[in-house]
Amino acid sequence: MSKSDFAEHVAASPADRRSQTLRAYHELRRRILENEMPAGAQYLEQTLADELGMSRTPVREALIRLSDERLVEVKPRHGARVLPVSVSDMGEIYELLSTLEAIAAQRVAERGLNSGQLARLETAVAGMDQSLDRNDLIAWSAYDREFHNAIVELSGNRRLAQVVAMFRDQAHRARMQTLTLRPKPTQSNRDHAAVVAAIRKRDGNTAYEIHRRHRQEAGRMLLRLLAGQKPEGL
Amino acid sequence: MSKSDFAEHVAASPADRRSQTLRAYHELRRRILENEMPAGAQYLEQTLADELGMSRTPVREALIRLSDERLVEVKPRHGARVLPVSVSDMGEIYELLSTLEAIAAQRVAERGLNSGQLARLETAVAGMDQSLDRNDLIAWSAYDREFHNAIVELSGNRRLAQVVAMFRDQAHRARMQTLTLRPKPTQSNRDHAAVVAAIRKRDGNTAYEIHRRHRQEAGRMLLRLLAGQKPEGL
DNA sequence: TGCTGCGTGATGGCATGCAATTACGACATG
DNA sequence: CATGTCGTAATTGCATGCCATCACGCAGCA
Repeated sequence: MSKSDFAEHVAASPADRRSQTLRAYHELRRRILENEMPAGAQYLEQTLADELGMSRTPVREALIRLSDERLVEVKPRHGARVLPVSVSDMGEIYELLSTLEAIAAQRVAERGLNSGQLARLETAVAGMDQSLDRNDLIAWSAYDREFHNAIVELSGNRRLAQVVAMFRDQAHRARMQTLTLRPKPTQSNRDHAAVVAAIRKRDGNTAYEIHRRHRQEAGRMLLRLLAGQKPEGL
Repeated sequence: MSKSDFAEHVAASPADRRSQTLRAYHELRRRILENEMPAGAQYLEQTLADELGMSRTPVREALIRLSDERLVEVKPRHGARVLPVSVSDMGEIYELLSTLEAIAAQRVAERGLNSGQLARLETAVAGMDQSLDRNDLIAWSAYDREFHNAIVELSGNRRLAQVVAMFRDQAHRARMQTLTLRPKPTQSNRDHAAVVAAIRKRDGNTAYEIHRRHRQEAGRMLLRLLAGQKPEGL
């Protein structure tokens, strides 16, 4: 039997074991987060299906999930619209992130980490320091993301990790927009190091306080920048 | 033009304007929360579709959302399984609820409420007092739910209200199971009144602290009861 | 007796089909 | 020229159909 009826549509990777629905979900999500599908843009179901080399059904199923995550909005006769993230949206998100991540940091500190887990945090911190020295803000933000992600994953509360990831993704595009506008994040690096130190000492309250203030500060900064540049609204 | 091709399947209410997908979502959700579909039970897509008087497509779409909310789990050849809520699940959920609702209470207090909004809270508190006098725990829990819901809705953070609602629903069945096992919630009523008092005084920190402790206490109680009775695990 | 491999029927993933809805433009009318 | 009405094509919601996959039972074997 010839197994050669792949090479159908260019986009599909050769041996993608996942379901079409999952491919659609992850691919659309990626395109949105990386601004390949910019905020405000609208796409018809059929168009997306053609582009992804599949039928409308899995696309629809993916869009349901993406709209539950507030990344898109489906308007019956106008296709799926990539949702912009307004200043007030960012306010809501950072209010939640600053609390949820602080809780995570507290729990991590109280539970304690083994050496491998601690190494994960310190690798991220070191990466941020080096990136900052090289003035590589893209790399810095990747390490920053990894650090914050590690904290919530190590908290051991799976639901916490999940909702934080959701909010972080919602905020992702706005953060990227302001990345080059903000001052060098030297204070961020100090904060991260201090959080790790508190975790080492198993000092939950300190970890909570520092991390919370850190996120609040980042949120305020972001809001100021967004309000200043007033990017494409709606 | 005759408009008379309704009266098709008995289950569908006469003039349900919503889409089939939404009907499926809300109806399945209701059945799960009210234990008409008990935890652990499994249902094939076709079975659910027949029962709801629609085809598999909208049922599938509803199941996607319900599984994102952790109410069901879809296992490819075994149908959709209603997820049980384990003791550790409740631990995760209450850890989040106690913080998120406390934040909401703080914000409500800091923003201040108009008289109509305050009345909403006080109605709920009064309802709880009366229900408790009558020993009507079902009514009490409905007012309790309304009180907690009002707090997060009045916070003005839509995302906060949404995730709290999700977690509250996840916990709902376990709470109902233990409702008759727990001691009279007189302390709960005191706490609620104290939170409202703090909100009146616009004392955000007190509102935060009382509400947080209140939820933590409720969580600990629930966990103790669940561990004690060890309901259907898995 | 227990284990393994195979056949078969059930099931779900997804493509396709169909009909109802509605956006949009053309045309008419004031 | 502005405004309202109608017709049409586009789009979606949902049903249906098909095929690959997998669970399960049975038989054959150690």
